[in-house]
Amino acid sequence: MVNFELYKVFYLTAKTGSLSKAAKELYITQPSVSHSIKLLEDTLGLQLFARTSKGVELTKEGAVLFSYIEQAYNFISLAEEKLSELRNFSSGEIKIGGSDSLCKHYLLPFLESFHVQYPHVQINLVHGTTPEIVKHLKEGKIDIGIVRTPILDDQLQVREGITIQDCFVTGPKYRELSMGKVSLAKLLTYPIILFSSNSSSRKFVTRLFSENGLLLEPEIELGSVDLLIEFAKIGFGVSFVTKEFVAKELTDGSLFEVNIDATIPSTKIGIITLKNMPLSTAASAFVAELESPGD
Amino acid sequence: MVNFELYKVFYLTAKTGSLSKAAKELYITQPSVSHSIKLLEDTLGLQLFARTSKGVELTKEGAVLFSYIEQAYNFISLAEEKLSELRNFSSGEIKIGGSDSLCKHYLLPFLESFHVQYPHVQINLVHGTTPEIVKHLKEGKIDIGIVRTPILDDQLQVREGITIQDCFVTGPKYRELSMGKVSLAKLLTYPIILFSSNSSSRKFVTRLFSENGLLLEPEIELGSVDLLIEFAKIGFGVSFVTKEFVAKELTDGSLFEVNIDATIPSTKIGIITLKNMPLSTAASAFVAELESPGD
DNA sequence: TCACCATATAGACACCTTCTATAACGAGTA
DNA sequence: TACTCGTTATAGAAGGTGTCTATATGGTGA
Repeated sequence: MVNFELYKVFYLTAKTGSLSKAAKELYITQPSVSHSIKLLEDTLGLQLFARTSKGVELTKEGAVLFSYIEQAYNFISLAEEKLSELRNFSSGEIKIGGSDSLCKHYLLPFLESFHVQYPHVQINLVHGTTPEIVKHLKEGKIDIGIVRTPILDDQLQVREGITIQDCFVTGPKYRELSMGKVSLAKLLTYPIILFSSNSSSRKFVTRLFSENGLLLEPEIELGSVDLLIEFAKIGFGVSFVTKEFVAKELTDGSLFEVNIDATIPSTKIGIITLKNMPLSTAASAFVAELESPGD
Repeated sequence: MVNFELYKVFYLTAKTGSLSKAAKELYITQPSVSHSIKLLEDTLGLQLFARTSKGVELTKEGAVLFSYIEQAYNFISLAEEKLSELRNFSSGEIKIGGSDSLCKHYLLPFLESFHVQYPHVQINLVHGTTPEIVKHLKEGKIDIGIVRTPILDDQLQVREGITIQDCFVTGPKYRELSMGKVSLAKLLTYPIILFSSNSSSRKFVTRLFSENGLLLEPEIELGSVDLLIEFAKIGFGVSFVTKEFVAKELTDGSLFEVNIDATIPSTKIGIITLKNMPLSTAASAFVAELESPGD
């Protein structure tokens, strides 16, 4: 198979109809082009150009070759254009998987600012449980996953995002819970509103109680963090939510943090990617945003 | 613009999913492929492959590039196949222009044997007067012209074919003309059958008579050499034809050569092509046939 | 006939491709 | 755990090839 580089010289020579002009376009000298064309002709065993005093002209065979090479050249040009787009984020796509509430409360601001900065990068967001996110990641369905740490999987690369702290909150109705320390047992005498049972935060809080010999049975079970917050606000009981995501409500007095007599360990947000699969430029730019402090 | 040769390496690497396998296909070593891919990645500023312990896998950007390069590669493969066909005459086309009767009486046997030898080479035959043939040639409408020499045109390359000799012939009815020398004046007392007035042979014969102070006026004027021969055979008079093309008739006694007392110069068949435009392989093979003696 | 614009050729040199040898790494297996 | 096998990566050397400069050659048009 012929050296492809010769076809580039051939294309430009045919296109410009002149060895000298092709040489200019290629930033090389005319003898060099002459040599390349000769080499190509010798290799193919066909004369491709008729040399005239005004330049060169394709022979029959040359014209046949050109009709194919022109297509090939165009595809390569397109490819390079496309890649250049990908490099400057004037095109591209990022698929992100966010578990649980992280999508809305953590990811959204980043997505918005990223989208403003690179409007041509398409963002594709899926959500699901942590195991689902990991599965999607391994299947190549998403580029980045946003989950709670800790997450142990040696196929994954885990970058740490901000620290978050879960806590119990309640609305003005049960405001007394925010006054002094409240034992877990005491808490159980209030109606508890929890996230659906397969979530990791639900599992955590259930274990917290059982480790103290208590059985946690929620009054109400909800499928969305937003609802969890809303229900707590209007007095349905006590919710278990991420403190950072209810910062506003805690400030404006629509929610109060319950001061329990146990320590709820803080956790970090994990930005997970596949260890052996390099990120696309767009995706790695996004990850950089997530990692950069101060955003 | 990136060195096209790198795309060949890229294509095979992506296709085989392995640097080592690509190296085998390219008949080079694995480090060389590794180096090329690295170079391509550096040049493009993008990582194209994820290296695994089992080989390599395209990244997102690599996959984008591949979708284009694959097309380009296919076109180049097709081009090389096509050229290879042209080289072995398993495809191709020759356009030939033959003037006057040369088409049928001279060219046909060559065409037939060439077609048997290279059945996939398409042959395109047009006929016309010598100036028309020359015009077609210069316009690139035909590759080869077959005319009578002499032909003077410095854009043309003229190869000489067989020698032909024109002569007057007549049928059994005027058989007496073949007995002794016949003067041109005497010949004029017989009905003369000539080719249409714009033909070169007609011009020649008219001049032959006028140089001897005689005015040649044909009894019958015909547009085809075949008819010229037929009319002479059945006794309409005397025709002026190429001796080589009535060899059979002269042998079997259906025609007789008139023995005039003037010398009709012999001429050669000219195979004309454009000086500055190389012949296609098929065309030059055909010309070689025409030139080779003994066919 | 001359100047100008093409392409072709020759010879030299530098760079780049390729090589060999070896390292590093991961996966599978005993 | 250690060993092997397969993969890719790296380093350094050498040869080849692409490119250059200088010049020849040849056709075209003034």
